[in-house]
Amino acid sequence: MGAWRDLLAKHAAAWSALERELDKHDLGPSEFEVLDYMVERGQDNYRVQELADATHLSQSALSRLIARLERAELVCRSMCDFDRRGVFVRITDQGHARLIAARPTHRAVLEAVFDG
Amino acid sequence: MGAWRDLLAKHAAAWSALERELDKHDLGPSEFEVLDYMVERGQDNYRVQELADATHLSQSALSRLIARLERAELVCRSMCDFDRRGVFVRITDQGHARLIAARPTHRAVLEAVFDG
DNA sequence: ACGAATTAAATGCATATACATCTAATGTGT
DNA sequence: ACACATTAGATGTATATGCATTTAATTCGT
Repeated sequence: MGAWRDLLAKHAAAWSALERELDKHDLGPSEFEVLDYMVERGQDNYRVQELADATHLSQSALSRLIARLERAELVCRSMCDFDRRGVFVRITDQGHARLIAARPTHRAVLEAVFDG
Repeated sequence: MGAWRDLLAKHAAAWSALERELDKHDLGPSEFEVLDYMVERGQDNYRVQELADATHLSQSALSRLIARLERAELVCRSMCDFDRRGVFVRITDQGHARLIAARPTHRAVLEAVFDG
């Protein structure tokens, strides 16, 4: 139970610090998570629901998050060839570069929160 | 770093389960936290900023959260006698009863998430 | 093969939250 | 004592998110 309080405190501290610091890269924590997931897995394409699962966000939240990333040209959407209801989400070179640039910040924030 | 992922996963699971289950008591997780804090500390009155700190929420979020709780008659606000900028927040009997009723649910959710 | 059920993603809508600002009250320096 | 800075809390506004619904496409049962 104290564990839950501790988890809440650490989560709040880390999340808000990530918001503050990642803003320098024009990213929010959720946007970072999506891009990071894509780079880490290294696939060409991702389905929206897969990204929603990876980020613990709802399908609708991901739909809009991807729209934001697309507007910023960090990802692009294309039709899924084997199921035309779906879309493929692909990270762009800009998106990849943005993520790589932001990773040290992300890592530093987490180290600061968890060590300190 | 896997620790951070794990924390995010546990937080998301617990928080959404709390939203779902506490809804049966007409409470959100944040409302529960505020009431729980007040009952646990056992003081008569609380200042808004103190509650904001306790819940990792902003002052403005707390102002509105308290307004919701007041509308539901779970707390009441009164003037702070020694600093007329401030307000005193006090839990009502209804608020106390509501919290006590919700506590087993809260505890059960956390046990389910952290044991399972 | 066709209609019903299901599924993927987008969108309308409601809401919780943060930031900036506002108002009122308190504190401070000279 | 008076002007200025600071502080407490409320509120305008913007936004991210979730739920419910919508639309389009697929799957399934007969």
